[in-house]
Amino acid sequence: MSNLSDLDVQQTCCRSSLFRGLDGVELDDVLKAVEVREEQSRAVVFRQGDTPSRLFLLAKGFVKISQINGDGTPVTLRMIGPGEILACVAVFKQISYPATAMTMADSVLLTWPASMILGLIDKNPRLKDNALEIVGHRTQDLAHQLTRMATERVEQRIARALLCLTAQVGRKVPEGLEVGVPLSRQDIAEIAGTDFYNVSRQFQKWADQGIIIARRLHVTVLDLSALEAIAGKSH
Amino acid sequence: MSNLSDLDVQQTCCRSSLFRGLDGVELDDVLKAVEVREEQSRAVVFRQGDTPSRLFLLAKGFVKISQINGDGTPVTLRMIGPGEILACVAVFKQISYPATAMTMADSVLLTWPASMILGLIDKNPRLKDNALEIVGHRTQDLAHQLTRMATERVEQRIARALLCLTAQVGRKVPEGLEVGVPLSRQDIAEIAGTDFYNVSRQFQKWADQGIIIARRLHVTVLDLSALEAIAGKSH
DNA sequence: CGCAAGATTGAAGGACATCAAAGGGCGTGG
DNA sequence: CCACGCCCTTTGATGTCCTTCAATCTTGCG
Repeated sequence: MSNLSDLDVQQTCCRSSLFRGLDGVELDDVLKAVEVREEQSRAVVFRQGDTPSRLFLLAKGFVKISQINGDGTPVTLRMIGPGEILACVAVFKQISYPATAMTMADSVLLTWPASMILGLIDKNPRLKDNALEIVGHRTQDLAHQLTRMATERVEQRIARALLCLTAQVGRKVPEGLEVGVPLSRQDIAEIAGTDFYNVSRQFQKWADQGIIIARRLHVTVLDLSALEAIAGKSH
Repeated sequence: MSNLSDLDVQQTCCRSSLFRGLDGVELDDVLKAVEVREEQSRAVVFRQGDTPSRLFLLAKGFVKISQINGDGTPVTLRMIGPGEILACVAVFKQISYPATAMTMADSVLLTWPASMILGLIDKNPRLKDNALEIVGHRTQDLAHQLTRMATERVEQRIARALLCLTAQVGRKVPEGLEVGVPLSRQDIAEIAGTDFYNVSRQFQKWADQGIIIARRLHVTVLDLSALEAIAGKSH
């Protein structure tokens, strides 16, 4: 994997929602303490139940945050793209990670000790504002997801998952918009809150209608507006 | 409705998760600006989509926070008991209320202008810590709810709703533990993410088994551990 | 070429939503 | 005080959505 230059690291930090707006000196503190981790695809970043020893900022790649309930059924709470923070609530509140984070592509993570972040936040009001902003946004988002999970049918939820994925890691190809990270039907199912049988069948149906092209570990969306109509429709 | 004494108001504020830990002078500012509102049961406190002009702290009663999706299907995100804050994310982030709040019992609400709260938070790091704590807790909670909604069956979700309600507003009666606020089958259904037919049928089944007593707008739990077993069981 | 992981497809059954109809409880007005 | 009407609730019937199991197929890789 290609290493990130110091400049890349600096830019990623000062553009991130957490460190945004820090002045030069403060940012230097952050940069001095950073550790850069490179991970291959499908590597565990942290595990549900672990004590949060570190905060992460994804510089490059793609990460899945998923929770396992009592049954052992995994649910993906969120997919994380470059520039986003991982584990913020656990670190801020000093509770064990409520979910497991796994890279879905070769990734580069910037990471800091939790204690160091807590120290910084404590004396820096700007950081505290940013933290509140991030967590507030997460809360809103989860509330929407909950409402959708409670009221929408599987077809709509799968459509939404696809729309979200193309928005996050969509890559323009001649035929349309491809999800730029290899994801199995199972991966999609965990995002949509169903099983891979349903995803497979739904993909087949949409493929027949010319809405998508479904291949092993890959999907390309041909007709975005059709998907949006399905995701938005009442019944 | 019985008015709250000044002492009650003061105690409610300084015990609340938001104003906790403020010193006397700071708390005075808060108390000077407070407005006390008394609402009958089933009154709308704020409506989804409104701009967040005020922050609320429930002093007495019970409030339902529910979201309406595109279909018009309502989902209850949360039930709020005395001492808890309403609308915190909307006020902190200055976005329109993402849900509607309605009293489920005669209630007393303490309320402040959003602008005043924002000003206070801005100059008081303690308040900012508390705000972050509150929102972080909400995020965690919503993540759990989402996982459960995605993986659990209706029976388990109804059991959980009952357990949650008895924990929040349970009242000891000779037969067992009664939900101390009148709630229709429809209200319970919105919490559990289903319809009132399912709730009615499930209640009937549990009543036959001697686990609960179901009456019009009222439920009494006779066998708490049976309900817990149902809520926790894998299949 | 053969294996393993991913993906498809059919069949069967259960869980759940939906519709229809009718049965109580409670307050209001006569 | 009784009757009426409204809302909450129950209950059955029906059909659909979805899960689950089993078997087979495909794809990529060693």
